[in-house]
Amino acid sequence: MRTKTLDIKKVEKVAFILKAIGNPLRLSIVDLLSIQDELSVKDISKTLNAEQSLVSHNLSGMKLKGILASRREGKHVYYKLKLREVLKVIQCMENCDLDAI
Amino acid sequence: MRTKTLDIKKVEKVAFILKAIGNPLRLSIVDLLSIQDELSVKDISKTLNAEQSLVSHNLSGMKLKGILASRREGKHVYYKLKLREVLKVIQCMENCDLDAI
DNA sequence: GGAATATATGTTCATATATTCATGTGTTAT
DNA sequence: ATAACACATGAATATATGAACATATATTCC
Repeated sequence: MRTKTLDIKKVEKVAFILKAIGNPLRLSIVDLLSIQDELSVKDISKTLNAEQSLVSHNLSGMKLKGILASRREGKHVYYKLKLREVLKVIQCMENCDLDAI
Repeated sequence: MRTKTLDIKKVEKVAFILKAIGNPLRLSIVDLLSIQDELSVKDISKTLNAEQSLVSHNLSGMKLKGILASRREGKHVYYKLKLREVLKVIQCMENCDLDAI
């Protein structure tokens, strides 16, 4: 049990992050990037079977929010996790028994 | 580093939870309830300085989603965490240095 | 029963989000 | 230069969300 609440600033930031990855597609992307250090847009959209532009929109959104970083290499743009903390969230949730929901 | 992605079902569930608490007010509520086992609607709205109906809406929303549970005692309705896993998420995020964002 | 308190609910509004489509930009190879 | 590929972007649309307000319900006390 905890003893102290999060301060307002922290609440805002945490909520911001949770909201940013609280979507099946985006969570899948982050999940993929927790295993594969870097992936191209095409890698991701192929793996997740999702439209290129949709994936791209979500990737740039998460990049804008500081969650991902990207670099171009030739024709490809590779994305990777920037905010490593999201990894912890996923790891945590992974171990949870969510069947009750 | 992780070695295996979440299956689709799990992704859906985790995203569902993250979205459900990925809001400053709702996160604050969950945060409060991580310290105080049970709190009435009024306790919460007073503490967070938020409108009664807004708090109530969010509480019943989270209850509907299986995150909170409630019981009535006289005029009061007490809410508590039902899905203990969200506690882990908060604990995890609490320890993160989010200043980079 | 009526007042007072605590909570819930319905409605409305503004705004945010998700998705799709068409098109634009950057890069490589010919 | 142009074709082909990878990616980004903007517009349009449907839908969801957050907040506020008024009102309804439940409970207690008189």
